Amino acid sequence: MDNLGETIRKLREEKELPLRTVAAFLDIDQAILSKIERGQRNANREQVVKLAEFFKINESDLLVSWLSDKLVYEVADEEVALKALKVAEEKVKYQKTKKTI
Amino acid sequence: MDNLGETIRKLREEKELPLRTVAAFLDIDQAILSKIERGQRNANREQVVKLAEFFKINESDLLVSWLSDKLVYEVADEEVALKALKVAEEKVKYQKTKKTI
DNA sequence: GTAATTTTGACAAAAACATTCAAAACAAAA
DNA sequence: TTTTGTTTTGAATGTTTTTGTCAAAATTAC
Repeated sequence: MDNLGETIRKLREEKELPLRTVAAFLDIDQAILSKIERGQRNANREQVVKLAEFFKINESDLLVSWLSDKLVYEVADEEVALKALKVAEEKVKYQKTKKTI
Repeated sequence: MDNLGETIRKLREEKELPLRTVAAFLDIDQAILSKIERGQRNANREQVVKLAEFFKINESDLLVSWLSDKLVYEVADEEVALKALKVAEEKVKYQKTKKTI
């Protein structure tokens, strides 16, 4: 149930790497990575993919972590948050049944 | 399972009102309302509230419709869409247990 | 103490988004 | 088909949000 920031901070600290190293791999300023780890900034999709690559962890899992963070942020402060998430689920499921390749 | 645009278009057409009338109530250009109804633009929260007032329908229901539209848009094209929605639900539930007033 | 790392915030640049407006497209009616 | 009213479109503009950079301050490690 961790969010993306906590997850990658743990991974980075396990390996005792400075922000600098990971930030260089992502090709971003370390200040941004610091903010991402602390939840003050959102990573973008490309960065999430690179992070999974860097730490050699499952990309889909990290994407779920990232996407769900964004969703939580989107419904924050709304009374109907849970209801909206459930309806969104139904809509997505419904779309899937209609999808053609 | 309708989205916001379809819902308000139906309501407007039932009453046989021109875009102009509803747009005036919302204090927006009718072009914007046209786009909202067709899903080309997102309404903002304030507009949704006013729409519920205008059509005398349940505000929460319309907010759910609106919010879930935004969520669906956010996860569109993601393989992990459903999974992310479910995880987001868990996160929101968890937050609720922690919340103090 | 020094050195390395992390955090912060001001600022700038870029991207995304919303709005306005007028013309075009459409529909209904005479 | 002309007139009238309505809706849609897209270009131009304005605004907000996001994104990145940088340097100084704070923190941590040695």
